[in-house]
Amino acid sequence: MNIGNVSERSGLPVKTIRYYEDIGLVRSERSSNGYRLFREDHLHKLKFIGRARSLGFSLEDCRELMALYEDRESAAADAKEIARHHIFRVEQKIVELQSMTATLQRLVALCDQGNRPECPILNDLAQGQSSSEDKEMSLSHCREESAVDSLGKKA
Amino acid sequence: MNIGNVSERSGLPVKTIRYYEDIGLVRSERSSNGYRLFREDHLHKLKFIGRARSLGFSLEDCRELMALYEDRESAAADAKEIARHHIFRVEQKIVELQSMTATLQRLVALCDQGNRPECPILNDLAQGQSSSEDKEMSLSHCREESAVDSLGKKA
DNA sequence: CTGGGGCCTCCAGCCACTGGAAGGTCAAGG
DNA sequence: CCTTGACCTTCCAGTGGCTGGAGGCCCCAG
Repeated sequence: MNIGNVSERSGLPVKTIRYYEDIGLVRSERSSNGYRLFREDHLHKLKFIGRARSLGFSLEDCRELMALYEDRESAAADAKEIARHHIFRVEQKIVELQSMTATLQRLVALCDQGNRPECPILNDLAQGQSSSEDKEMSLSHCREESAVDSLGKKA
Repeated sequence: MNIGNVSERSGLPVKTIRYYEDIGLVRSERSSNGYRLFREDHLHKLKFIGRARSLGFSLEDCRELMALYEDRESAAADAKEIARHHIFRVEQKIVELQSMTATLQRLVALCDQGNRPECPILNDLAQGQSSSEDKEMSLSHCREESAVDSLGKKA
């Protein structure tokens, strides 16, 4: 199988596959003309990675998960640990994003009420407190470190 | 005000402020010794950016929002447009992440039931269908293009 | 006058790709 | 046999939003 074929069958872009080989995530043979040559198990691995990536695992996670999959020695516990850790990060991220939309929705709603001379969105960004009545809901809740970002692919 | 002071008062790291100046997002004077010199309005702008970033706006968004804030000419409508667009992206991202955790939770739960010889997580990644009973819940729902990523800071 | 902190610039790296240039290879059609 | 065009190769550079570090000024207290 040439790379284009593998790309089609795995759903991963050609460039991405080459990149994965570059960083040692997958290997491939070469045919006499210098073209990469893939077999079914390479394709299998790439699909594995693709699925893990679509669940938001990092490439480093993918490396570990693949190693576990190869090993099959008490792999389940380790895989579960990785997955659990990952779930934690994803859920933190969700909470963070939900807090963002909540604030944003509120600001846009204020904007929709119109009839004010000033834009509540810009005011909030400028003052750190909205032109709304409840001053408690300033944006300060967002200022903490989040340490959770760039989940999912195409980041 | 020197950069360290501004950093403390704005909550943004020193390096980040220098970076923002680098890309032309903020300006600053220089004192005779070459140190950056900030005034209140610079601080104000940096806080503005910090808040916008904490709501997940990109630096390009920040640039536009700041321009609107400076202009004050029919700014509200434009700001609302930017915010609305941003909300859309954030909400898409949330749905995506929720779908991820749903799948992950399911896999970890399967793993917890134990007594199987094989790890359901690794099996799912390998086969693209879980060792669960309902084959409908494969991961294929995640495979679509998402075009929404890298929201939030510290990406 | 020495030490330590703050400030400066510049370069490199992070993640996970992605685009593009410049060129080799292969199969079909004229 | 030659061309065309699809496919493949490598390498380099850029994305966003920082962050770390090296090497070197500046300034003030002791």
